[in-house]
Amino acid sequence: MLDYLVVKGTTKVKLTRDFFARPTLEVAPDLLGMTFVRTLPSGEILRAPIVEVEAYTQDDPACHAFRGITERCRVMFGPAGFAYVYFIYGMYFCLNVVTEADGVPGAVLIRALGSPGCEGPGKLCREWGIDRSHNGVDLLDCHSPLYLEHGTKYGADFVTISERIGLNVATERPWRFFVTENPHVSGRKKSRKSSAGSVNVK
DNA sequence: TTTGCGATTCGG
DNA sequence: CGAATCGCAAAG
Repeated sequence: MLDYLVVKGTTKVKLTRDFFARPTLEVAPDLLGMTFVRTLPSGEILRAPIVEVEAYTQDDPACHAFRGITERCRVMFGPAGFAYVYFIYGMYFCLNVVTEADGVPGAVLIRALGSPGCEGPGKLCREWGIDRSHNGVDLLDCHSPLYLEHGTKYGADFVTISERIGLNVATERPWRFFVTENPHVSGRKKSRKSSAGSVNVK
């Protein structure tokens, strides 16, 4: 059950399993503004808001799960709210949040956090020590090394939509969402304003 | 078993 | 624009 409290155009959101077990394209923009919490092995705790994401779905040629379940993308087929971490280009890790109902693959790539050095999916994992060992961790368990905490959702007026970055297929899908004018957003900012309705769930 | 390439980043 | 760098998954 979603738990919303509307305050001045933004929305305070409590994160539950059901929040993530929705269509990926609804979850993706809703994640902007949610707080990402990283507990390091030393015990130090890092926190920052999510400011840029991309959606990947079952019928999407760019999605790792497009051709069915494999060892790598297995967690995408499991319950929502878990971390899908993969290794890419021989040197970077990327962090995703699993979405959709159990059995249906889908994920949201976390591309940037509102914190120095976390601008870009590879950089944020490097900066905050996220790697293969975090694949499959429960992001709703506050004792996990990776945790998603409540935050303040941005309204459509504060969200910009663009095509996804770095793909060679399905490049035309406008499935990248970021906080408009946020200095921590990665890559080029070529985009168009979001149209109200598709971003706000309520 | 082999091979081509990728949801990236950085430097020239 | 190309190099770095290696695991995944499709092809053989």
